[in-house]
Amino acid sequence: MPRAKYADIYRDLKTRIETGEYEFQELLPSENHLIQTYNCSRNTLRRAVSTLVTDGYVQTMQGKGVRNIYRPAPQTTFTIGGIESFRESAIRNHQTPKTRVLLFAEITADQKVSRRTGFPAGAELYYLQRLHYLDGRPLILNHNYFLKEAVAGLTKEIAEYSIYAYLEQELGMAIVTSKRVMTVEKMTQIDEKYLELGDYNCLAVVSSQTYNGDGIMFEYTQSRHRPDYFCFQDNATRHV
Amino acid sequence: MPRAKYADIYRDLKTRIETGEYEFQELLPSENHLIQTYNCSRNTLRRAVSTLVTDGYVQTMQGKGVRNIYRPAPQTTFTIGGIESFRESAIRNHQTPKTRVLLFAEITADQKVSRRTGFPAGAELYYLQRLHYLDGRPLILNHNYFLKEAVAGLTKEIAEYSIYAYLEQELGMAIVTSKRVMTVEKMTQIDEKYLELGDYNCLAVVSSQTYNGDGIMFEYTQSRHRPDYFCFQDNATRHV
DNA sequence: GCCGATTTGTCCGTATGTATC
DNA sequence: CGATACATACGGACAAATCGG
Repeated sequence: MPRAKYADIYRDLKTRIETGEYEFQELLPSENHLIQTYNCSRNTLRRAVSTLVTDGYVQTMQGKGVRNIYRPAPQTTFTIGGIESFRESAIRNHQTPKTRVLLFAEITADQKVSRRTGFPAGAELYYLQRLHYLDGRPLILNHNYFLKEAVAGLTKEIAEYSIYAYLEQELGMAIVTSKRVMTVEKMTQIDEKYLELGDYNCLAVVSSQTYNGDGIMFEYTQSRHRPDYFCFQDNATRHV
Repeated sequence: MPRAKYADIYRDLKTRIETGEYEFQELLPSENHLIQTYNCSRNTLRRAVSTLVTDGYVQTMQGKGVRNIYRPAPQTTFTIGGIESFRESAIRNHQTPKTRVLLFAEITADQKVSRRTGFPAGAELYYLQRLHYLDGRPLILNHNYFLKEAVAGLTKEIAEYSIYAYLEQELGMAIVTSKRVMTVEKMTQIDEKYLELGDYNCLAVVSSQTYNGDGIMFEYTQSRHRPDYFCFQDNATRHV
């Protein structure tokens, strides 16, 4: 399946912006101009541009034009808005990932687990504890809960490499939406044991519920991040 | 100016979902059905639905339908993805906001300020320190930098109520995009003095650059949150 | 396994409104 | 006022995925 046209245009404009073809605050060519460059319809171009808007690359102004508001990230950011596996984040930042599986268990969700994860009570789950290293430093302690029927065949070996790669490439699963909540929590004994927290006594916690292409929630994960390496990017637009 | 049609449809569907008209995991009526109910074109309806997708309310599935994946938030969340003033957040959660202005100064950005905030060196700025209370508890310590030429007439009195309300309602400014970075930082002396941190030794920090309708960055703010009341929601979609 | 009906995804062309200059 | 630019809305065509007979 060839990639969609609007996605091609989006990618092309995005790389042009990232490589500095347009100055910060400069106006992009007008819609009509871009329609001719890409030989596409107005709707198709507008879809590409509107994706750039939600990604925080440009800002449209009625009657004026489209302004470039992209600035390169000042520091290497570990996580950005978007669903990205640990491996993918690491590679994007040119760092070496490693994952150690501390626990690989099969459990049945009781009331307590159900309340915490959002899985129905009685659901058959894999429960994993994984420690993620970046360039040799332990940075993230993950508590993963996977719906067993949705991720059949998961093994400890897969969990040591990349679960997402397995789900997408082997099982052909489409991963679509993830609802996340960020909080700051006091460290626990297990945090203290595995993460090198120094004199921090708390850490950044990202709890996420992830849905597959069938709209089924198949994963609940609590990621406990060492605070000095935690950086989470986000882009918000105001719609009243 | 009457509200756009797609926005009306979006709101109607959203409240129907929120009020439980559709079960969690239930399919919504098909596009064709909804087109007839709302008496609109296919594009208009699809725009409304796609907004629901990015907001994490529903999930579309080609060939199958549109699935409701909305669940009411388990706890009162202080901040969600989207630009919201402190007052607005408080009112949404049925809590009483109060703001105390600790500092109101006019400064010129030097190199150091420029690097931190993203304003050009030499820019004329307002610099404010504000303490936000919720139901009497001090929760957030804000360091605000506003571009003076964009927020003319700002006073301490306005800053004690709501700066955003002033900008939007008095100055007619449109607030559009905000780029945010979330980190966890060690507490400083001023944090310790004003926020009741208990035995936490660090806090959640949200740094944001906000752009107005002209695509001009007019605000840089660093919000330092007391960790036990900090909760940040986010919704992510995977697009390869 | 095939076929047709249903449902969402992509793309196009056009008309009209609104804001800016 | 007219020209330019983005915003909204409509309708139609075809593709791709799913499901039931």
